[in-house]
Amino acid sequence: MAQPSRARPSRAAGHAEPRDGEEPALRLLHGGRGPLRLGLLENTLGFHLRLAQEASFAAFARRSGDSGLKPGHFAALVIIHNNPGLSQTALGAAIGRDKSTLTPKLAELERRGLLRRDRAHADRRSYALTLTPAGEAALAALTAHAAAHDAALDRLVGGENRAAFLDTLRRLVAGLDTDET
Amino acid sequence: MAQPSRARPSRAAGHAEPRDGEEPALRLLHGGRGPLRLGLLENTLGFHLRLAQEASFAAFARRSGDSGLKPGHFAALVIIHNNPGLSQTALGAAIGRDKSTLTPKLAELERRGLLRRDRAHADRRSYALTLTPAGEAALAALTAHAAAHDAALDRLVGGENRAAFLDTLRRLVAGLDTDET
DNA sequence: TGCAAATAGTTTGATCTCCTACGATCCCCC
DNA sequence: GGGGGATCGTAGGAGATCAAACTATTTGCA
Repeated sequence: MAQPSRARPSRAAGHAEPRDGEEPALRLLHGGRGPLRLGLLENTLGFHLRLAQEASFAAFARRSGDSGLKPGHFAALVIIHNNPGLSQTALGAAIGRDKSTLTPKLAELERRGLLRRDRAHADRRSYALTLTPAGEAALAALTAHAAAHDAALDRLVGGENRAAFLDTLRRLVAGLDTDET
Repeated sequence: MAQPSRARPSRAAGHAEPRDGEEPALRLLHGGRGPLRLGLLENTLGFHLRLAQEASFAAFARRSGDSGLKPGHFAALVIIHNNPGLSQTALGAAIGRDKSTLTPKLAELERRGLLRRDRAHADRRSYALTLTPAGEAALAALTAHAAAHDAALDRLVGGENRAAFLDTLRRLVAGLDTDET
């Protein structure tokens, strides 16, 4: 997947003289150098949600990168482990990826011997996905990275806020998924 | 910037009653909307953070889609508006996108007459970015969509939790940026 | 002053993702 | 039984993103 290599918001442009006054000082961005003015984005949930997710993703990628498996693979392995025999379409729905996106990924995991794709007896159009022992082992390795990663997130979120934060994320997913206003 | 039309976030948000050991019922995980067991992911911050961000992105894209400009364009316009004269590299750092990603996007915005790229007098390698009147107008239109979008997010988050939620996101961005552990 | 290193922006290549189209298969209902 | 329509997995096209390589320019240091 995407790779880290940070380049976080921060840094200034050589010039950037604010012009017509808007928000007060509203700069931000930690660490030194000249901060940019984020304007409206400064207080926008969506923008910060995106930055946080990308930072989390990059951090996990750094952590699990050496295992040769990426964040997306981890989610797939977990779901297959917990729902042996499921179809590719069901897996895609669970992890939020189109079935056509999974085709090459699953083919590669199969090639590497981490999972099996058996034609489902009940429905010969679909495959029944299951992890091989090697797949279970890979999952275990990734699980250790995932645990460390989430522990890092927990530290940043703060133990007492964790439940509320997670609940808020769930509400966003549930609320934005269907409706639209 | 952001991604393209990445429309469907796809449900997910399982629930899967904990239920003890195993014996996964795995009945009709396939065709049926039967919820899958998310296992470890069920309680993982990173996974839900990703789902929430994708849902938010998709919702904003739906909202502003008709304007012909995408979420990423909005962020770029806001930053340029608030920091006229900044360089492409500085813009990329602010919105979390590589400079090479911005090249075609900015070229298109320029072609559409929304911004100007003037060679910087002080450093002729870089461009000084500024919005044209048309760019300001486009920004105003997108701002309305953004406001509605964030209002929707606010409703889901809950007014009393908003500040804490935003603060948590900021801590994640700041903490994961440099942190390695 | 002069040249090496650093930096801005572009180009190219590799991923990842979605959507649409398509063949194979299943399912409902006449 | 037999079809029409829905669904599964795959293939191909389009867009977004990053990293590395490359050019032009600036800066640092001897």
